Amino acid sequence: MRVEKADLRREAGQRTRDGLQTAALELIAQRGQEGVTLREITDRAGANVAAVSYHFGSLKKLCDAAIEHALERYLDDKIRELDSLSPTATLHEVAVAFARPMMRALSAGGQDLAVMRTVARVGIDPPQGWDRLDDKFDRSRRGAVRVLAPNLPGVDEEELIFRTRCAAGLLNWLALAPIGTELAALSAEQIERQLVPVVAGAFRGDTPTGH
Amino acid sequence: MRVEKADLRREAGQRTRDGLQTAALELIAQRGQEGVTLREITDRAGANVAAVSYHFGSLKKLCDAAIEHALERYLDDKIRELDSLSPTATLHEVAVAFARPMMRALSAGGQDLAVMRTVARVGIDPPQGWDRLDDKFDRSRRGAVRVLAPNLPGVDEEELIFRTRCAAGLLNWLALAPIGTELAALSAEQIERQLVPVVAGAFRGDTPTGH
DNA sequence: CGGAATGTCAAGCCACTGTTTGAATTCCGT
DNA sequence: ACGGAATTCAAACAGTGGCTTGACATTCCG
Repeated sequence: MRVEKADLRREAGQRTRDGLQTAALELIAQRGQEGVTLREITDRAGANVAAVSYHFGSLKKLCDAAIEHALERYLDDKIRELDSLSPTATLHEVAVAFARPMMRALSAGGQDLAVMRTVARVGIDPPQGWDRLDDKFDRSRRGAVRVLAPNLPGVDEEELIFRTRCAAGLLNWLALAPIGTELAALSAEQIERQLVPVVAGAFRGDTPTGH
Repeated sequence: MRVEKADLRREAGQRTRDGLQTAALELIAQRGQEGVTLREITDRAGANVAAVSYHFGSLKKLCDAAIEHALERYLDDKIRELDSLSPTATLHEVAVAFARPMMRALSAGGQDLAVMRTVARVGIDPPQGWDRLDDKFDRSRRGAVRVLAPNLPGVDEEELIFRTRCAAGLLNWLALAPIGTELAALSAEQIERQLVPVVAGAFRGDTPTGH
């Protein structure tokens, strides 16, 4: 199929819009939403300061757009990963699927990693009114419980969700803290060999062998 | 023992110095070092803006002082907790000792929690030149390896340290993310019952039963 | 008492923030 | 080619940031 019309004005507008959004994403990933400056974004995107007001209305709305985009990419990725698992998957397989988006981002770096870092920051300072993604959050959580429950028959759902959130928190920590950067320097196989047992162990838990 | 002299000027100076430092600590814990303003600190401490320059030289140096103080309190606490363990302690006992400073802070709230949140933020954005605490970092890490190794004979030291850092990262995440606040609403026993198995599981790891 | 040391305070300085404005530019439709 | 919509731009705006200044207050010491 061909494009109907080559309206160069609108194309250019879309390009600066995208440029601003990715520049904002990268800076949010680096320094958090509060540590980001209008002129830093526009400099990086090669745009004028007024472009932000023109295209997004305000700096805050630009950041919201960038964050929501990142969050949605992350959730879609995670849901796809979990849904691809058979209900009889082993705990190790579940942990691999659970950690894969983050491991991929660590290996890939660049924009994928920026998405993960942004998601992790949002996990610390959750903004208000993200109703639009509530459904995907639910699906992600239910997807994890679905494949986790058969492996951990003795653990009730509430605690399953707690462990899921702990594991997600650990992965988010890796996205932000220096240990994640150190990990990223290794090969994908080494990352998986070190990280997956920890995630799987957190899922399984370790209760003292009852007397 | 008695104070030599009651130099009221220096006492008052020390009081504002402390007030500024704890105000800075609480605000850093809430919003991070970058999200903190001079006037917010001085308002909270009931001091004048010039007091910061006078007593600390600059806002940055005040924050550094507050952070270093928090970090030292945290490390001392953790080292004491780990050193109190026998070399034959079970993995569960190790996990309890490892997580106890954070669990205590979550239950206590207030300044103890502010210390933990600040430490967690420092874990994400580590400042430069903290040579003075390097020794305590080392002691903390060696203390963990000492009690972990007998429980996990098949795991080499490098991976032991990795798992220790993962567990610490998970605890730091709890200090910052909403899940920590939810956890803090529970009783100390409930917190321990949910959290310790996850930490212990992360220590133990979960490798696929391999042939 | 008088000078020095110590601390507090209100005011102001300058850099930088997000946002707005009005003109200039580019490009489509006619 | 012309009108007009879409987009870009330099300049300016008000607000706030950290920091300094110079005057004032209090206390110590000779």
